[in-house]
Amino acid sequence: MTVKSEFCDMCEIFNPDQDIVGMLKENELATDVVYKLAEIFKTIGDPTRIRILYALKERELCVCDLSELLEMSSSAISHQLRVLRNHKLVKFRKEGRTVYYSLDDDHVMCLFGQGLQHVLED
Amino acid sequence: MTVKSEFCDMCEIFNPDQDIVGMLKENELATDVVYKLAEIFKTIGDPTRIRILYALKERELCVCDLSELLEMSSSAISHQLRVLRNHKLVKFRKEGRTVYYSLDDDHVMCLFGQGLQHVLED
DNA sequence: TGAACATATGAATAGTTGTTCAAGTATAGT
DNA sequence: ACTATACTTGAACAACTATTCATATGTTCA
Repeated sequence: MTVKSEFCDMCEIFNPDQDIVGMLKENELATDVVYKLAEIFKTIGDPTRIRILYALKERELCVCDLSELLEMSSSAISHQLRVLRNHKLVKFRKEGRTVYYSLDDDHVMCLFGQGLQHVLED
Repeated sequence: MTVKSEFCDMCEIFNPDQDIVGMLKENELATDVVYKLAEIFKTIGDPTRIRILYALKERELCVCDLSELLEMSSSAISHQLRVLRNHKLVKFRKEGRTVYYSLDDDHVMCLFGQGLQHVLED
C-alpha cells in the first residue's frame, strides 16, 4: 500500500484501481481450493498420465497392458498409477497377481473434452 | 511381445489382452495432441497462474494490480504472465506505461468449473 | 534532460518431477 | 519348495520450474 498525502484523500477514495484490488481480494478463491485445483490440473498435465487415462476411457486395464501399450517399463507405469491413485483419478481391483485399473472420476473425461476443444481450435 | 509355441496359436489368436492392446494402439491419441493437452493442463496447474486467471475472470488488470492482489513481486507476476501469454491463455494491451492483461480463451473458465466440481465433491 | 514509474528479461538458485535401476512382496503353476 | 510372473517401492539422477535479484526498456511528468 502506497502512502498518500492528506491532500490526496479524495484521490485515494475514488482511485478505481484501489477499489478493484480491494474487491478482488474479497472474491479470491480460498487458498486450499486454489491448491487443490492446481494439483488436479498438474496431475493431468503429463503426457504419460494423459495416455494412461485415455487408455482407460473404455475399459479397465492391468499394469502390463498399459506397459505394453505405452511401451514403457511397468515400474514407470506403476509410479504414475500411484500418482493418479493418490489424486483419486483411478481406482484398482486385484485379481490373483494382476491388478486392474480403471477411471475413478467422471469429470476427468469432461476435462479432456474441454482441453481438446482448446487444443484442436487453430 | 512374448514368444508362444506353435501349439498355442489358438491361445494367441483368442487372447483377449493381446486384442485389447492392439485395438488400443490404433485408438491412441496422436502424439502432438497428447503433448498439447499436457501443456495446457500443466500451465493451468500452478497456484499462482490459477489466481491470476481467476482474477482476470471479470475484468482486465495491469501487472501492478495483480502484484498487489497476489502480494508478489511484479517480476514474478510478469514471468508468469509470459507463460500464460505463450500458451494463448491471456492477451494484453498497452496504455502508456501500464500493460493490461485479460483472458484470451473461453474454455479456460469452463475447465475451471469442471475442476472445481471435482475439488468440491467430497 | 532527469527522476520516477511500470513492466520485461536473463541468470541464478532452490525445489519439484519423471524415469530408471535394484530390490521387495505376493500370487500362480510345477 | 522353487521358479516365473505381476506389480510395488525407495533411492538416485537428470531435467524442469518458480521465484528472486539485478538490470534493462520504455513511458510520464516536472
